[in-house]
Amino acid sequence: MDYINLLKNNDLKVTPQRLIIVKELDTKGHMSIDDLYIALHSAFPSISLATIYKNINVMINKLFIQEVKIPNEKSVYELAKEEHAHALCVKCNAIMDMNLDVSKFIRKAETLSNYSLSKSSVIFSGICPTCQMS
Amino acid sequence: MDYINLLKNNDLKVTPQRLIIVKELDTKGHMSIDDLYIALHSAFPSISLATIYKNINVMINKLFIQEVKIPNEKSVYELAKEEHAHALCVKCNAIMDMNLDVSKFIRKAETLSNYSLSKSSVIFSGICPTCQMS
DNA sequence: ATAATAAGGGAAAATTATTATCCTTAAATA
DNA sequence: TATTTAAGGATAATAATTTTCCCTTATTAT
Ligand SMILES: [Mn+2]
Ligand SMILES: [Mn+2]
Ligand SMILES: [Zn+2]
Ligand SMILES: [Zn+2]
Repeated sequence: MDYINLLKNNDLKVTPQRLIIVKELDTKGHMSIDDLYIALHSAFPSISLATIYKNINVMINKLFIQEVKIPNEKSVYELAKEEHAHALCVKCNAIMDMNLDVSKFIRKAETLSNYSLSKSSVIFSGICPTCQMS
Repeated sequence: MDYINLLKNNDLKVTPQRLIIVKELDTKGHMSIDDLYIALHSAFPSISLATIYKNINVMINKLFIQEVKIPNEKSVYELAKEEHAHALCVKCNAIMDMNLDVSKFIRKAETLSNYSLSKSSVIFSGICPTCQMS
Protein backbone atom coordinates (compact mmCIF):
# COMPACT_ATOMS: atom_id res chain seq x y z
CA MET A 1 0.00 0.00 0.00
CA ASP A 2 1.17 3.48 -0.86
CA TYR A 3 1.02 5.33 2.41
CA ILE A 4 2.43 8.52 0.95
CA ASN A 5 -0.34 8.88 -1.58
CA LEU A 6 -2.94 7.85 0.93
CA LEU A 7 -1.98 10.93 2.90
CA LYS A 8 -1.52 13.19 -0.13
CA ASN A 9 -4.86 12.23 -1.61
CA ASN A 10 -6.45 13.33 1.61
CA ASP A 11 -4.68 16.69 1.67
CA LEU A 12 -2.51 15.78 4.61
CA LYS A 13 1.12 16.67 4.80
CA VAL A 14 3.32 13.62 4.68
CA THR A 15 5.19 13.43 7.96
CA PRO A 16 7.22 10.51 9.31
CA GLN A 17 4.84 10.26 12.26
CA ARG A 18 1.82 9.95 10.00
CA LEU A 19 3.50 7.41 7.80
CA ILE A 20 4.17 5.19 10.77
CA ILE A 21 0.65 5.59 12.10
CA VAL A 22 -0.92 4.41 8.86
CA LYS A 23 1.66 1.67 8.43
CA GLU A 24 1.00 0.36 11.91
CA LEU A 25 -2.75 0.45 11.36
CA ASP A 26 -2.34 -1.25 8.00
CA THR A 27 -0.07 -4.03 9.17
CA LYS A 28 -1.25 -4.58 12.74
CA GLY A 29 -4.79 -3.21 12.56
CA HIS A 30 -7.05 -2.64 15.55
CA MET A 31 -4.75 -0.46 17.61
CA SER A 32 -5.77 1.76 20.49
CA ILE A 33 -4.36 5.22 21.11
CA ASP A 34 -2.07 3.72 23.71
CA ASP A 35 -0.99 0.89 21.44
CA LEU A 36 -0.03 3.46 18.85
CA TYR A 37 1.75 5.56 21.40
CA ILE A 38 3.86 2.62 22.51
CA ALA A 39 4.49 1.45 18.97
CA LEU A 40 5.56 4.86 17.75
CA HIS A 41 7.73 5.45 20.75
CA SER A 42 10.51 3.23 19.46
CA ALA A 43 10.81 5.20 16.24
CA PHE A 44 10.03 8.55 17.89
CA PRO A 45 11.04 8.54 21.54
CA SER A 46 9.77 12.09 21.77
CA ILE A 47 6.36 11.46 20.22
CA SER A 48 3.51 13.23 21.98
CA LEU A 49 0.19 11.67 22.83
CA ALA A 50 -1.34 14.83 21.44
CA THR A 51 0.13 13.99 18.04
CA ILE A 52 -1.56 10.60 18.11
CA TYR A 53 -4.89 12.09 19.08
CA LYS A 54 -4.70 14.89 16.55
CA ASN A 55 -3.85 12.51 13.75
CA ILE A 56 -6.41 9.88 14.63
CA ASN A 57 -9.05 12.59 14.62
CA VAL A 58 -8.02 14.08 11.34
CA MET A 59 -7.81 10.67 9.69
CA ILE A 60 -11.25 9.74 10.93
CA ASN A 61 -12.59 13.00 9.53
CA LYS A 62 -10.97 12.19 6.21
CA LEU A 63 -12.75 8.84 6.44
CA PHE A 64 -9.78 6.64 5.75
CA ILE A 65 -9.56 5.17 9.20
CA GLN A 66 -12.42 4.15 11.47
CA GLU A 67 -13.04 3.52 15.13
CA VAL A 68 -14.02 0.10 16.47
CA LYS A 69 -15.77 0.34 19.81
CA ILE A 70 -15.34 -2.66 22.03
CA PRO A 71 -17.20 -3.26 25.28
CA ASN A 72 -14.94 -2.91 28.33
CA GLU A 73 -11.99 -1.79 26.26
CA LYS A 74 -10.62 1.39 24.84
CA SER A 75 -11.55 1.93 21.22
CA VAL A 76 -9.24 0.65 18.55
CA TYR A 77 -8.72 1.98 15.05
CA GLU A 78 -8.27 0.38 11.65
CA LEU A 79 -8.02 1.42 8.04
CA ALA A 80 -11.52 1.93 6.66
CA LYS A 81 -13.03 -1.16 5.14
CA GLU A 82 -16.40 -2.82 4.62
CA GLU A 83 -18.57 -3.42 7.62
CA HIS A 84 -17.48 -6.59 9.33
CA ALA A 85 -17.66 -8.47 12.60
CA HIS A 86 -14.90 -8.96 15.15
CA ALA A 87 -13.64 -11.77 17.33
CA LEU A 88 -11.88 -10.69 20.51
CA CYS A 89 -9.60 -12.78 22.70
CA VAL A 90 -10.22 -11.98 26.35
CA LYS A 91 -6.81 -13.35 27.32
CA CYS A 92 -4.40 -11.62 24.95
CA ASN A 93 -6.76 -8.98 23.50
CA ALA A 94 -6.13 -10.11 19.95
CA ILE A 95 -8.80 -8.88 17.57
CA MET A 96 -9.65 -10.61 14.34
CA ASP A 97 -11.75 -9.46 11.41
CA MET A 98 -14.45 -11.84 10.27
CA ASN A 99 -16.19 -11.74 6.96
CA LEU A 100 -19.49 -12.74 8.41
CA ASP A 101 -22.16 -11.50 6.07
CA VAL A 102 -23.53 -8.93 8.43
CA SER A 103 -26.12 -7.74 5.92
CA LYS A 104 -27.93 -11.04 6.28
CA PHE A 105 -28.18 -10.52 10.04
CA ILE A 106 -29.39 -6.99 9.53
CA ARG A 107 -32.18 -8.18 7.23
CA LYS A 108 -33.31 -10.68 9.84
CA ALA A 109 -33.09 -8.12 12.62
CA GLU A 110 -35.23 -5.70 10.62
CA THR A 111 -37.95 -8.30 10.31
CA LEU A 112 -37.84 -9.02 14.00
CA SER A 113 -37.75 -5.45 15.21
CA ASN A 114 -39.58 -3.44 12.55
CA TYR A 115 -36.70 -1.03 12.78
CA SER A 116 -35.07 0.21 9.61
CA LEU A 117 -31.49 -0.81 10.33
CA SER A 118 -28.38 0.39 8.56
CA LYS A 119 -25.39 -0.18 10.80
CA SER A 120 -24.14 -2.94 13.03
CA SER A 121 -21.65 -3.54 15.78
CA VAL A 122 -20.98 -7.25 16.12
CA ILE A 123 -18.29 -8.41 18.51
CA PHE A 124 -17.81 -11.95 19.74
CA SER A 125 -15.45 -12.68 22.59
CA GLY A 126 -13.67 -15.77 23.73
CA ILE A 127 -10.25 -17.36 23.41
CA CYS A 128 -8.04 -17.18 20.36
CA PRO A 129 -6.31 -20.26 18.90
CA THR A 130 -2.95 -19.32 20.41
CA CYS A 131 -4.31 -18.84 23.90
CA GLN A 132 -6.28 -22.08 23.66
CA MET A 133 -3.00 -23.98 23.48
CA SER A 134 -1.23 -22.35 26.38
CA MET B 1 -41.86 -10.14 39.74
CA ASP B 2 -41.03 -10.17 43.41
CA TYR B 3 -38.54 -7.37 43.79
CA ILE B 4 -38.29 -7.81 47.54
CA ASN B 5 -37.12 -11.38 47.29
CA LEU B 6 -34.85 -10.57 44.40
CA LEU B 7 -32.97 -8.29 46.76
CA LYS B 8 -33.19 -10.59 49.78
CA ASN B 9 -31.98 -13.58 47.86
CA ASN B 10 -28.93 -11.57 46.94
CA ASP B 11 -28.21 -10.53 50.55
CA LEU B 12 -29.11 -6.94 49.91
CA LYS B 13 -31.11 -4.89 52.36
CA VAL B 14 -34.49 -3.97 51.00
CA THR B 15 -34.63 -0.20 50.71
CA PRO B 16 -37.22 1.88 48.87
CA GLN B 17 -34.52 3.21 46.57
CA ARG B 18 -33.43 -0.26 45.57
CA LEU B 19 -36.98 -1.39 44.99
CA ILE B 20 -37.56 1.44 42.57
CA ILE B 21 -34.30 0.81 40.78
CA VAL B 22 -35.15 -2.82 40.08
CA LYS B 23 -38.74 -1.98 39.23
CA GLU B 24 -37.63 0.65 36.73
CA LEU B 25 -35.14 -1.73 35.17
CA ASP B 26 -37.75 -4.46 35.03
CA THR B 27 -40.50 -2.39 33.48
CA LYS B 28 -38.54 0.06 31.33
CA GLY B 29 -35.28 -1.85 30.77
CA HIS B 30 -32.15 -0.39 29.18
CA MET B 31 -31.73 2.61 31.44
CA SER B 32 -28.60 4.65 31.85
CA ILE B 33 -27.36 6.01 35.15
CA ASP B 34 -28.85 9.38 34.23
CA ASP B 35 -32.15 7.84 33.17
CA LEU B 36 -32.38 6.19 36.55
CA TYR B 37 -31.43 9.38 38.34
CA ILE B 38 -34.18 11.28 36.61
CA ALA B 39 -36.71 8.51 37.08
CA LEU B 40 -35.98 8.13 40.78
CA HIS B 41 -35.99 11.84 41.37
CA SER B 42 -39.75 12.07 41.31
CA ALA B 43 -40.12 9.51 44.07
CA PHE B 44 -36.97 10.66 45.92
CA PRO B 45 -36.23 14.32 45.26
CA SER B 46 -33.19 13.97 47.49
CA ILE B 47 -31.73 10.90 45.78
CA SER B 48 -27.99 11.01 45.30
CA LEU B 49 -26.18 10.01 42.14
CA ALA B 50 -23.81 8.13 44.42
CA THR B 51 -26.70 5.93 45.51
CA ILE B 52 -27.44 5.02 41.90
CA TYR B 53 -23.83 4.22 41.19
CA LYS B 54 -23.33 2.23 44.36
CA ASN B 55 -26.42 0.15 43.70
CA ILE B 56 -25.77 -0.47 40.05
CA ASN B 57 -22.34 -1.72 40.98
CA VAL B 58 -23.50 -3.98 43.75
CA MET B 59 -26.29 -5.40 41.59
CA ILE B 60 -23.88 -6.11 38.77
CA ASN B 61 -21.61 -7.89 41.21
CA LYS B 62 -24.55 -9.95 42.38
CA LEU B 63 -25.14 -10.76 38.72
CA PHE B 64 -28.81 -9.94 38.60
CA ILE B 65 -28.45 -6.90 36.43
CA GLN B 66 -26.10 -6.45 33.49
CA GLU B 67 -24.53 -3.65 31.53
CA VAL B 68 -25.26 -3.12 27.84
CA LYS B 69 -22.46 -1.18 26.18
CA ILE B 70 -23.53 0.80 23.17
CA PRO B 71 -21.13 2.53 20.80
CA ASN B 72 -21.24 6.32 21.16
CA GLU B 73 -23.67 6.18 24.08
CA LYS B 74 -23.54 5.84 27.80
CA SER B 75 -24.02 2.29 29.01
CA VAL B 76 -27.50 1.14 29.89
CA TYR B 77 -28.53 -1.54 32.35
CA GLU B 78 -31.14 -4.27 32.35
CA LEU B 79 -32.16 -7.21 34.50
CA ALA B 80 -29.99 -10.19 33.65
CA LYS B 81 -31.43 -12.36 30.95
CA GLU B 82 -30.33 -14.64 28.17
CA GLU B 83 -27.85 -13.29 25.69
CA HIS B 84 -29.69 -11.32 23.04
CA ALA B 85 -29.19 -8.71 20.35
CA HIS B 86 -30.30 -5.08 20.40
CA ALA B 87 -31.81 -2.66 17.93
CA LEU B 88 -31.09 0.98 18.63
CA CYS B 89 -32.92 3.98 17.21
CA VAL B 90 -30.46 6.76 16.43
CA LYS B 91 -33.24 9.36 16.52
CA CYS B 92 -35.03 8.71 19.82
CA ASN B 93 -32.51 6.31 21.40
CA ALA B 94 -35.11 3.61 21.89
CA ILE B 95 -33.54 0.21 22.48
CA MET B 96 -35.27 -3.03 21.70
CA ASP B 97 -34.40 -6.58 22.64
CA MET B 98 -34.34 -9.05 19.79
CA ASN B 99 -34.48 -12.77 20.14
CA LEU B 100 -32.10 -13.35 17.31
CA ASP B 101 -30.56 -16.73 17.89
CA VAL B 102 -27.15 -15.42 18.74
CA SER B 103 -25.79 -18.88 19.39
CA LYS B 104 -26.12 -19.66 15.72
CA PHE B 105 -24.02 -16.63 14.85
CA ILE B 106 -21.46 -17.62 17.43
CA ARG B 107 -21.16 -21.09 15.95
CA LYS B 108 -20.53 -19.61 12.53
CA ALA B 109 -18.07 -17.09 13.89
CA GLU B 110 -16.12 -19.86 15.63
CA THR B 111 -15.75 -21.70 12.37
CA LEU B 112 -14.54 -18.57 10.61
CA SER B 113 -12.13 -17.43 13.27
CA ASN B 114 -10.95 -20.57 15.03
CA TYR B 115 -11.58 -18.72 18.24
CA SER B 116 -13.51 -20.43 21.00
CA LEU B 117 -16.29 -17.88 21.46
CA SER B 118 -18.65 -17.62 24.38
CA LYS B 119 -20.07 -14.13 24.47
CA SER B 120 -21.43 -11.66 21.99
CA SER B 121 -22.29 -8.01 21.71
CA VAL B 122 -24.63 -7.48 18.79
CA ILE B 123 -26.11 -4.06 18.27
CA PHE B 124 -27.88 -2.88 15.14
CA SER B 125 -28.73 0.76 14.70
CA GLY B 126 -31.23 2.58 12.55
CA ILE B 127 -34.69 4.09 12.87
CA CYS B 128 -37.48 2.71 15.01
CA PRO B 129 -41.04 2.29 13.69
CA THR B 130 -42.30 5.39 15.50
CA CYS B 131 -39.55 7.62 14.18
CA GLN B 132 -40.03 6.27 10.66
CA MET B 133 -43.49 7.82 10.60
CA SER B 134 -42.62 11.27 11.84
C1' DA C 1 -37.58 -2.21 71.39
C1' DT C 2 -32.59 -2.37 71.04
C1' DA C 3 -28.28 -2.86 69.03
C1' DA C 4 -25.47 -3.68 65.13
C1' DT C 5 -24.72 -2.79 60.59
C1' DA C 6 -25.52 -1.40 56.11
C1' DA C 7 -27.28 2.15 53.09
C1' DG C 8 -28.46 6.92 51.78
C1' DG C 9 -27.30 11.89 50.96
C1' DG C 10 -24.31 15.64 49.93
C1' DA C 11 -20.15 17.27 48.55
C1' DA C 12 -15.41 16.82 47.60
C1' DA C 13 -11.97 14.32 45.44
C1' DA C 14 -10.05 11.30 42.20
C1' DT C 15 -9.75 9.36 37.74
C1' DT C 16 -9.41 9.34 33.07
C1' DA C 17 -9.67 10.89 28.56
C1' DT C 18 -9.36 14.35 25.39
C1' DT C 19 -8.45 18.94 23.78
C1' DA C 20 -6.24 23.52 23.77
C1' DT C 21 -2.23 26.39 24.01
C1' DC C 22 2.14 27.99 22.81
C1' DC C 23 6.20 27.67 20.86
C1' DT C 24 9.39 25.18 17.77
C1' DT C 25 10.18 22.55 13.76
C1' DA C 26 9.34 20.66 9.35
C1' DA C 27 6.90 20.15 4.85
C1' DA C 28 5.14 22.07 0.58
C1' DT C 29 5.22 25.35 -3.12
C1' DA C 30 7.07 28.45 -6.24
C1' DT D 1 16.37 28.48 -1.35
C1' DA D 2 12.88 31.50 0.66
C1' DT D 3 8.30 31.79 2.29
C1' DT D 4 4.08 30.14 3.98
C1' DT D 5 1.61 27.17 6.55
C1' DA D 6 0.67 23.10 8.86
C1' DA D 7 2.30 19.75 12.20
C1' DG D 8 4.88 18.16 16.26
C1' DG D 9 6.08 18.32 21.28
C1' DA D 10 5.34 19.52 26.03
C1' DT D 11 2.29 20.84 29.26
C1' DA D 12 -1.86 22.81 31.04
C1' DA D 13 -6.64 22.98 30.90
C1' DT D 14 -10.98 20.91 30.44
C1' DA D 15 -14.62 17.83 30.82
C1' DA D 16 -17.04 14.06 32.22
C1' DT D 17 -17.66 10.28 35.00
C1' DT D 18 -17.16 7.70 38.95
C1' DT D 19 -15.66 6.98 43.65
C1' DT D 20 -14.75 8.29 48.32
C1' DC D 21 -15.64 10.47 52.69
C1' DC D 22 -18.27 11.49 56.52
C1' DC D 23 -22.15 11.86 58.81
C1' DT D 24 -27.12 10.68 59.30
C1' DT D 25 -30.78 7.51 58.75
C1' DA D 26 -33.01 3.17 58.00
C1' DT D 27 -33.10 -1.84 57.98
C1' DT D 28 -32.35 -6.20 59.98
C1' DA D 29 -31.93 -9.62 63.52
C1' DT D 30 -32.38 -10.61 68.34
MN1 LIG E 1 -11.78 -4.83 11.91
MN1 LIG F 1 -31.56 -6.02 26.33
ZN1 LIG G 1 -5.43 -14.82 22.80
ZN1 LIG H 1 -37.01 6.25 17.39
